[in-house]
Amino acid sequence: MDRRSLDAALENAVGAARALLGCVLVRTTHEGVRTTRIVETEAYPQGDPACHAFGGRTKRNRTLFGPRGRAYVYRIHRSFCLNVATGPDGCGEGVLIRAVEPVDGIELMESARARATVGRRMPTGYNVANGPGKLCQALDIDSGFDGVDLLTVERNAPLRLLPRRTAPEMLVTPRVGISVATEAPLRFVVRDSLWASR
DNA sequence: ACGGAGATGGACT
DNA sequence: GTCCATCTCCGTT
Repeated sequence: MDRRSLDAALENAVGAARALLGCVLVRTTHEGVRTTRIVETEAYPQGDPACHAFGGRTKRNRTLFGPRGRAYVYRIHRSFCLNVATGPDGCGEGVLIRAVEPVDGIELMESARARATVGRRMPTGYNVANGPGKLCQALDIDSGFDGVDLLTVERNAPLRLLPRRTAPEMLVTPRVGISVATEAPLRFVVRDSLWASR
């Protein structure tokens, strides 16, 4: 997969959720580079009552209606969640990134998580980024990233999405943590990954 | 100006 | 399994 076919894969949310498994998410700061591989996603397609865009355009969900490939970041309780906007401009859909596997810079992820969880148990090992809020902690992603173009060609961009080399085997299940459309098989997990949520 | 709800995570029984 | 921390946005007054 090249950059162009990754962009094309974001044409619709369900295809994008499948195509994003195995793709690479890179976070660059002054501390260094954190490289991860996406192992769990959820699709929130247009017209889905569980999608944030379902009720129409608002200030919070506006990036879902923007061009595909932008980060849609929102807050839930104490956590942030990272989504990739998909579909044609104005469409209002996206893919939630639910878990990533560390490839490089895991020590930076662990210290970021320790920083974000002061007074609580030190998160380690497979728990470092196995949830949507955890991955945002591990990669220091907050609402400041809402709207940024993840497909940028800038090599030093703070947050970048890169195409995968090969398609991993995947598992399909219902989505987690929602109260409507709970049965729809729209969660995608890299089969046998130890880094996915449970 | 107000109240409720939330695509979560961690601690605890 | 249950509880709840903590905050932004949104729909309603």
